[in-house]
Amino acid sequence: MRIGELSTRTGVPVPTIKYYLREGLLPAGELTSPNQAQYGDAHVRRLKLVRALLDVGKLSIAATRTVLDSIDAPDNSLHDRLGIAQHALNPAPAGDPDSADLLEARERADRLIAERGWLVESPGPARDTLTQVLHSYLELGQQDLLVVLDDYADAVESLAASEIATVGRRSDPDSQVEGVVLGTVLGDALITALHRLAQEDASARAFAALG
Amino acid sequence: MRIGELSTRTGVPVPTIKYYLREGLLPAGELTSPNQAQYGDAHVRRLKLVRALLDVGKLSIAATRTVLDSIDAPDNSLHDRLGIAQHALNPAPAGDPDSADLLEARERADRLIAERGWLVESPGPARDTLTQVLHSYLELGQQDLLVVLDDYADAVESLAASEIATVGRRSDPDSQVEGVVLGTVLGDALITALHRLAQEDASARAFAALG
DNA sequence: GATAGTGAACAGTATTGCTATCCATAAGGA
DNA sequence: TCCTTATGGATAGCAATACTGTTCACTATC
Repeated sequence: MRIGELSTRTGVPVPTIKYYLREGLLPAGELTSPNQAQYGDAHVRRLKLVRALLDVGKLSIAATRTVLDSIDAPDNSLHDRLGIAQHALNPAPAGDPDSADLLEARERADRLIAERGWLVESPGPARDTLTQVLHSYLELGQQDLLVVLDDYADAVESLAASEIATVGRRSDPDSQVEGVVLGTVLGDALITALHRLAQEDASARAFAALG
Repeated sequence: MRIGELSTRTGVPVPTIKYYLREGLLPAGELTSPNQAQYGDAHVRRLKLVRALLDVGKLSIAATRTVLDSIDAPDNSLHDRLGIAQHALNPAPAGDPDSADLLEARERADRLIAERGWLVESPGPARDTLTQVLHSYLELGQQDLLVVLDDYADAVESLAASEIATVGRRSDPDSQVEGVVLGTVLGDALITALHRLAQEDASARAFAALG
């Protein structure tokens, strides 16, 4: 198939596909002559994946490229490839000089990780992000909302275990990496959407006059 | 205090504060002369809130303004104000013409909401986002990952209930709205961070060679 | 009285994610 | 065979976002 059909099959405009090709998000088609190339089903699938990461996962072009590269890297272990993807997803926060609140936030984060026995890169992007979020709660005087922290942790722990178990059941290793990465990126979007719905419901029950 | 002190107390550069003032994210200080204004602790707090929504919550300036306006709106109910905030957080997705996958995604979303008995705006932003995310799963052939959907829903349902209960314990209604909104925005960031950590841990246990 | 800070208005900038234009060539129908 | 349209490749342009810098008349403070 040529680029026009690739465009109609995915709904992505031709100039945009060309842009993704330039940016290395999509592999080039097979050139049959200097200005003709063939694309296949793999390109259709890849393009849908790119759009999902960009639109649903809200990744930048650069982050998308890194994530895709980590999926494609053939020589690393599954866990290493997930690590590469995670670094692309959590750009290191700026971070002011250390305030008292920041130190307390970091301590809380470390304590949580230690109590759970989570095997994570200890000064890593995920921990830093958690620290930053906790710092915001403290700085804004929302400590009371942190009573649910352990419930949050319980929930995501079992969810992650289910996700990884599901993916582990797949036979193809490449499909496994893709599953783990999509579990992270789309999983976040899914949890966020459900969280909003559940909050709307809880708020309706608590605060709204119900007919 | 003058703008310079507001800047040093919050770490936000003076030109940026001026920009936020222009954008209506921060109320003007009290003018004591044509080119002198006084700011108070309320401004410090508000500025920290703005930065938290922008940096941690990753909101745009426009979304931040809408969210802040909904917090400030004095005449609406708590639930209405949360609704305004939710609309600002979930910009309506573009949405292609309806494909088979899209219809199935919408059906799944509606079924989930119905089974849970969630009281939500039925064609609302949260449901649309959920539909879009489910659509991505289906389109990318990741249906097997949706086995955890009900677990996700269980988790967020109890989390949202805890959050709303916590906030309901507060005496000041303004603080309640702020709590609900921050529970949504910061809560999303918190869950995302924890989800990444838990996935890293689960991946390490399943895939990595452990010393 | 010198120096630095201030509010207000406005212009400029860096980045991001596309779009548009151009070109020589190729495909596919009349 | 001619003619319209599509293609790959390259480069330029554009709209939106979130600042940043510049100028101005003035004010606070040392």
